[in-house]
Amino acid sequence: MSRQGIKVDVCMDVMNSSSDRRFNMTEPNTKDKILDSAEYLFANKGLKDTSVRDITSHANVHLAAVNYHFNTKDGLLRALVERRLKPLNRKRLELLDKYGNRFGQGSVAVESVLYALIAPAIKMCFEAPDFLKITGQIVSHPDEETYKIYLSNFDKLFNRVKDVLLFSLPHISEEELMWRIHFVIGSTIHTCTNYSGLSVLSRGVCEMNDQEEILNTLISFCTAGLKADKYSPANEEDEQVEATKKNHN
Amino acid sequence: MSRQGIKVDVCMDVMNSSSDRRFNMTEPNTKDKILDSAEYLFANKGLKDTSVRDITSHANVHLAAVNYHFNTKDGLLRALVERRLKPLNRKRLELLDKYGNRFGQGSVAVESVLYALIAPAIKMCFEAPDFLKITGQIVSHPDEETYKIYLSNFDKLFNRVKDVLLFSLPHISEEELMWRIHFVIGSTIHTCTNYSGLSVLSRGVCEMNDQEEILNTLISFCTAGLKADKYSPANEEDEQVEATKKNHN
DNA sequence: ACTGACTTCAAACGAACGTACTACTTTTTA
DNA sequence: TAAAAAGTAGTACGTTCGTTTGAAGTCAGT
Repeated sequence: MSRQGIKVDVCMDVMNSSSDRRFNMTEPNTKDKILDSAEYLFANKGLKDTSVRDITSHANVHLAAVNYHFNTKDGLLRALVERRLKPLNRKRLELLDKYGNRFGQGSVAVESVLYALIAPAIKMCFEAPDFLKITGQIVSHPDEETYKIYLSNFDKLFNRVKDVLLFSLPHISEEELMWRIHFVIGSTIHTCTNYSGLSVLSRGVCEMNDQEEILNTLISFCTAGLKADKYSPANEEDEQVEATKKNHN
Repeated sequence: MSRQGIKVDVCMDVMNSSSDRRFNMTEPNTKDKILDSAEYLFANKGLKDTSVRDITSHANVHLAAVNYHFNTKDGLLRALVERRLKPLNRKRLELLDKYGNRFGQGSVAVESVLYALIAPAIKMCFEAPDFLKITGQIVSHPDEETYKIYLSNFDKLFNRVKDVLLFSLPHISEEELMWRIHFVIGSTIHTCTNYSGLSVLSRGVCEMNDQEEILNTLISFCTAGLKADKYSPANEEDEQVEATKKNHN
């Protein structure tokens, strides 16, 4: 039963799921089986609602294996996150470097920057949706230590995006721009993690099944938002009334 | 089981916090003390990381009081959410009714619709920030039952917003529009629940301290996004994006 | 002052949890 | 091939969890 395989320390590729195991005669090792099961269960049952016993029995490994390979349950989560987040953000930076101007020789199209930021995430929606659900949980969880895993992996990317966009959108202040990038991130995370909620609200009209279409929709939305002129009414109530009066256009 | 019929069934006002207890000589009752403490701890420690014992000792009430008043810990969460979410979404619908056209006599300014949707949420950021942190946890948590609390309170609002905007933005298809509303919600939730993350990423430049300013920034971003022309890279003159897509492997 | 509904209290239950420890087996190394 | 390292198995410890139970306390209406 427990066949030993040759130990492969290389990070599993995104596509290395059970479905194509037939092309690879070697059984995945215990560590990867734990990571896969944990990713699935963390995403679909919740970080705290998944016990180490849930994971090991789903992975068909021994209970003690988690502590042997990852020391603690938290260590498992950290390993699990970094396995996906590092390549994801590396890819984003790679795309940014390809089209972003390091040396100030002309600005970059906002669409290109957003493509670099969003496309790898949307792609992951289809290839590792479970991981993004976990990301959603981490981002909205108040636990400092868990959140730092995310922040430390995101800080560099955020600042690169900001710097490139500052150049492309010179009429927007740095503070304003960072808020807008924050909105972009919010839209992206929400899209990647809560599309099932939208499916319910839209009565099945909006489904996450056309990667390119959703990507284009999101990019066009965010591009316009980033480029927008600042809306600043003198008085909100008046503005509402005024806006309502201008109905027939 | 134990019926506790009487009691003050009226929802607490947003401002009924411990800070103004000196104006009200009567000590808050056990039920409200539990709700207040639970809101604080759920938000800042996490739903699953907060035990019933944490709550009751923080509230200075007896352990068994939670089960007496709310039956279960889940019942407490449900009561806690509805206490805030019902008034919030009622306010949003109220604003929509004020500016939205029920009878199809002309379209409504997109800004007005977004104001109705976003302003009450941003306001709550300042008046009950803890509750919004809990909302963030619920929305990203895979537990069906918990999520339904949120969805059932949101469904009506979502469809009202959609119907009004469909009229104001006739060039956008219903499906496309619902996706865009989804993005708006994502930006709003992320803004209301993860501003501390932005504070870190921006090195303290972006702080949640000017309610009106943030509201305007978010509305202008989302308005432009909703109105945007659809971005389709095929007939776009910008070859950067097209090139980016092709290099993606 | 008595009643009866409502609320609080003290103590405990059983289940589930993360982790630790030791013994055993397999693989790698020299 | 024998020692060392790496990995697996079995088991149990100590804690903490949500919930229950039954008695005691509170207080308005009669």
